[in-house]
Amino acid sequence: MGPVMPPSKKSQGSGVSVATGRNPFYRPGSLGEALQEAAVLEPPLPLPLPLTLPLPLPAVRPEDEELTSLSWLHETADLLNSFAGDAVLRSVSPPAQDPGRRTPPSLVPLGPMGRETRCGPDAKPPYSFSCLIFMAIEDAPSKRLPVKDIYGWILEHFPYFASAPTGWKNSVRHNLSLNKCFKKVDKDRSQQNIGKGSLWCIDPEYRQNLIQALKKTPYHPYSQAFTTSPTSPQAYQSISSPLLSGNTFFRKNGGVLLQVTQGVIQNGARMVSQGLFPEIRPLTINPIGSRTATDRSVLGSYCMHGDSNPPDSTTSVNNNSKQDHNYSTAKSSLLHSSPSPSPSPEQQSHHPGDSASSDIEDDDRGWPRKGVTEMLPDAACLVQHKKRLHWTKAKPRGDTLPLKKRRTEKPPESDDEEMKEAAGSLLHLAGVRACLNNITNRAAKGQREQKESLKN
DNA sequence: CCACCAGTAAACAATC
DNA sequence: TGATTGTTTACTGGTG
Repeated sequence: MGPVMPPSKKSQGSGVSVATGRNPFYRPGSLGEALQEAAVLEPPLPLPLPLTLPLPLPAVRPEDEELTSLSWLHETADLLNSFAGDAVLRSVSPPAQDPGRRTPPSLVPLGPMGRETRCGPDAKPPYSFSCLIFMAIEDAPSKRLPVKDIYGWILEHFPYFASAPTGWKNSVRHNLSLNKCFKKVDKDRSQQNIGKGSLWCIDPEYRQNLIQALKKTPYHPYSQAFTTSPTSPQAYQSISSPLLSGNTFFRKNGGVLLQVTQGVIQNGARMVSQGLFPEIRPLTINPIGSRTATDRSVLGSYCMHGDSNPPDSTTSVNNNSKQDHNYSTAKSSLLHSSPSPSPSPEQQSHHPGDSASSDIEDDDRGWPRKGVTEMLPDAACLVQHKKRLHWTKAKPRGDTLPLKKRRTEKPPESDDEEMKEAAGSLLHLAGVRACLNNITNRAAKGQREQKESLKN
């Protein structure tokens, strides 16, 4: 039980989520909003499409192809740009310091005439910290990173954080500690020289969750949801790669964080729906911030089992960790002058690495449902929200990332719990089957429709 | 209004 | 010794 802090200090937290659609690009009256409205209100685009595109159709890539360049995505970006008209993309990546290393650009939309709009490179990213960490780790060849390199990756891809208020590193660490999806692994002997701390990796068991979370993010190229059924085999082909191949994720797409406007998205989506450019995966065209069922694409629930096989080496992303610590110097000095009570036995026995492998209950969407104890908020929150005692009846959201279990809250697992877990697994399997049936039916329907249209 | 989530701040211990 | 890392608590505002 930590000391109660003065409310004045605590009130500084904004609580504004970077992942819930409050991206500055979508401020009222912004270009983004206009595009968004246009994308929503505009009726489906009739032909003709600009068929005079000077772009060769990209060949369908084998799923296991190891992409060493960003060509496919730049092609896609170019293509989207050619339809967008009102928005362009550009790379804002800093020049690669290591010539041998791929530069993972982040693409941000510019306004008309190439002028930067509210969504510049320094805009707050739409990704939650969990997603950012996930992307950072996934972008590492070894699939494991020390915190320092996670900072570096985030800084490299989101210059926003270079000038952001201090504290984001704290949030990163907070996330690593709290989120079950992230697992701390000890360094082996060859890695002892990479600095302090452990390496962090994605718990394969929860990788799905992170992918789902990422897919929910409006800007992400894989946040596509099939608002319309794919009607061609190509469409299915397109969704199977690269993410759904379950292999290295950001390695395949070059770590690109594609940020496009809704208008661009819709144009791209049209192309896909026309079956002309199956390589383009549409983003969801739902309004930013709205979470619909389609956002949680069922595809991810069963197609992606991307257990990475981390080699033993680790990457080193350039960074200056000194430039931005979570506390200011003044605060830090105060911090260290405070008395330090002896840790409780609970704290001493805590080992975060062992918490992720047990007591998972999958809900019908493939998400590990938090156990009752895991859903427990902080004790103070408990006091504040006494009505949360009803949370066992609360509808499990299932689309959030699981928190690590607090050791103090872990109850002895009873037979009932095991039964519940088994039941949950069965339900999950049933859900997967239902999803599979759904997809299969859609595919069959699409093929039927195609045949019929050919007949006509 | 409620339950929940994600972000933020902070305290503090351990480690380098 | 100071900086960094890791854990935990407490709180906030936003969302559905």
